[in-house]
Amino acid sequence: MPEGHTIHRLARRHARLIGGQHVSADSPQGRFEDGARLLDGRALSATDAWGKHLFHRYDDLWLHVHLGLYGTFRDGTLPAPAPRGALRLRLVGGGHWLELRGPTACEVLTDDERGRILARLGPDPLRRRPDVEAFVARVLRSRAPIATLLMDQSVVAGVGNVYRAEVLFRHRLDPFRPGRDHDAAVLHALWDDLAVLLRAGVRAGRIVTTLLKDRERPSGRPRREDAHYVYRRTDLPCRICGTPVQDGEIAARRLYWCPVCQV
DNA sequence: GCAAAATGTCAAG
DNA sequence: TTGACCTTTTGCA
Repeated sequence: MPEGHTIHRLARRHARLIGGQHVSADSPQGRFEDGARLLDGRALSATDAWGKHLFHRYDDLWLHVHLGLYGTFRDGTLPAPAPRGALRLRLVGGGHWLELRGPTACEVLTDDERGRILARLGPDPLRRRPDVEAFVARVLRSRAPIATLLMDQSVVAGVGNVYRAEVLFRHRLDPFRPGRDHDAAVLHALWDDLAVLLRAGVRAGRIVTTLLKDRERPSGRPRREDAHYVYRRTDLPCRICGTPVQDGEIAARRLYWCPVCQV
């Protein structure tokens, strides 16, 4: 379930579980054998996340992981389970094991190579002092639909399909309106809300964007299907106006919105 | 048993 | 804009 919140959560978790420890690394699946050999025996000195990119620091090397659409990490306390399925990377240290399966990227990088990845990324609302003005300026310069811009990792890093749909709904914004047709104040509010939602996601370990009063069951933990306003709610009534939620395709990704609230 | 879907990205045309 | 790729889970035969 990898949008930015997942990656930042993993960075913190990995630091807690194996930070400062010498690790043993292997690649039962074989597709990361060389990389695992490079890391094996080194100590994890730091972890870091920028958008959907996760980094582990081992001496002068970086492990770079991008989960893509299907990648997952699991972890636990020793003993580690027997390898099953396509296990790209296993790390063991500090009494814990980590398993990585299905990532788009799993590679060992130098400082320079890592720098080149970061240079492609826009500000990340989850980082300490993100360049909000850079985000606003990029959007105001672009004719592309706001929905497209929010998924562009060079505009804002860490937002994926769920946060995109939900934040646009929360601000009642038409997904198809060009970036440059927005007020700067609206874009600042959008950014602030993304920061709030992503932080909540890091804390909870899942994405919940609905206000209590807008859930079917206003009290208690939200049920899975109450967590969103529009994402994957095609044809269900909009929580605000009751109009069926609409979906469509934009840049090969599904987009969900309320045609009445978002104008 | 197989197809489809899933919170993503890149490169080719 | 399309297809390829990474892997697991779910749903339907």
